[in-house]
Amino acid sequence: MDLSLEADKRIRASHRRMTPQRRIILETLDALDIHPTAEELLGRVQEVDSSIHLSTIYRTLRWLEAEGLVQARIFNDDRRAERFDPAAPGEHYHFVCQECHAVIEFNNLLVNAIKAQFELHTGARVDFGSVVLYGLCGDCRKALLAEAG
Amino acid sequence: MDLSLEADKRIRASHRRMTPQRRIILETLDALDIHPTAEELLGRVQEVDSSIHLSTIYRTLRWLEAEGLVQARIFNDDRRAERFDPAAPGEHYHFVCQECHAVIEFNNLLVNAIKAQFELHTGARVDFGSVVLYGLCGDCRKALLAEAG
DNA sequence: TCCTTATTGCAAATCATTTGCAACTATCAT
DNA sequence: ATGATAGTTGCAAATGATTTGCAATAAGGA
Ligand SMILES: [Mn+2]
Ligand SMILES: [Mn+2]
Ligand SMILES: [Zn+2]
Ligand SMILES: [Zn+2]
Repeated sequence: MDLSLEADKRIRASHRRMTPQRRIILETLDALDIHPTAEELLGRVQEVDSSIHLSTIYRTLRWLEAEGLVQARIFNDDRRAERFDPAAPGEHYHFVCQECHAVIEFNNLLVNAIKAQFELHTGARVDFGSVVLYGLCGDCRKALLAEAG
Repeated sequence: MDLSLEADKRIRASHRRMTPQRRIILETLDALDIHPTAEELLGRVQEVDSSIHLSTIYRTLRWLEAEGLVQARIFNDDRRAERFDPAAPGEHYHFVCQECHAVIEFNNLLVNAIKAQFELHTGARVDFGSVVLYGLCGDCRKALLAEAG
């Protein structure tokens, strides 16, 4: 309901067109709480309209990315594919469970300190940072302990 | 000279074979200070023996990765290709200049605090972390200031 | 020196994403 | 409403990155 609305606004502002395909893709993205690959998103979208093609998914995602409404990221998980993050505005960080592949978002102000220290030490300007932690999520950790421990 | 030696040791320990191709690839990796893609590494390797094939590069890199002697990472730079980091043992972090695409390594103990805080808040177990900062390196920043401002 | 079997080069396959194009359709001006 | 204009779609083929099957080759131990 949020990304959908903002995208709608920007489509109207430029001379683009709101098509049924785009509407379905946007609404599907809104309803998702995960970070889907293009193919995963296609699967969800095709539950509503099975004629929508993968290339339309990509074209819509790339436009949203250019608008700053989603971010594409690649995690070091099993897939080598890009995952699309609809919660774009506002930097946040990720934990990836290497067992169940769940992605958990988090925030931590210490990242700002890391950026500042790097800038001081090197004279560089840091525009944004990516932090990804890998390990076992709470659930998988419990499951492992219960089973083998 | 370092990775070469360690790899040599492990080859001898298992029942693998030290071939001239592998020796050249290992020595080239040792001499590099950058984080090459497979193709970039191939270029350097072919300066010594132009008959060495890309698939041999990949096979050697994947073996080194399995041995924990290099790490494969994907940065959000212009290429979508994996970059291979020979400085594997010991976690360290990266800055990527979005102008000249230079990669600068750094370390910061605050990352440990971030990991610890995440573990406390979620009950997860964090095994390792990836931190990549993006921006303008010191040189590119100076160049930009001198030119436009 | 000979055998065994790991390794190589090459071509073809696979995976993820992009692009060209003809058919289609949203939007706007009659 | 109707038609013209130009953005958009589905599909197939192209591209870029990496992997795999296979026959020929060559390490390294007997
Ligand atoms: Mn996210
Ligand atoms: Mn590194
Ligand atoms: Zn898990
Ligand atoms: Zn730079």
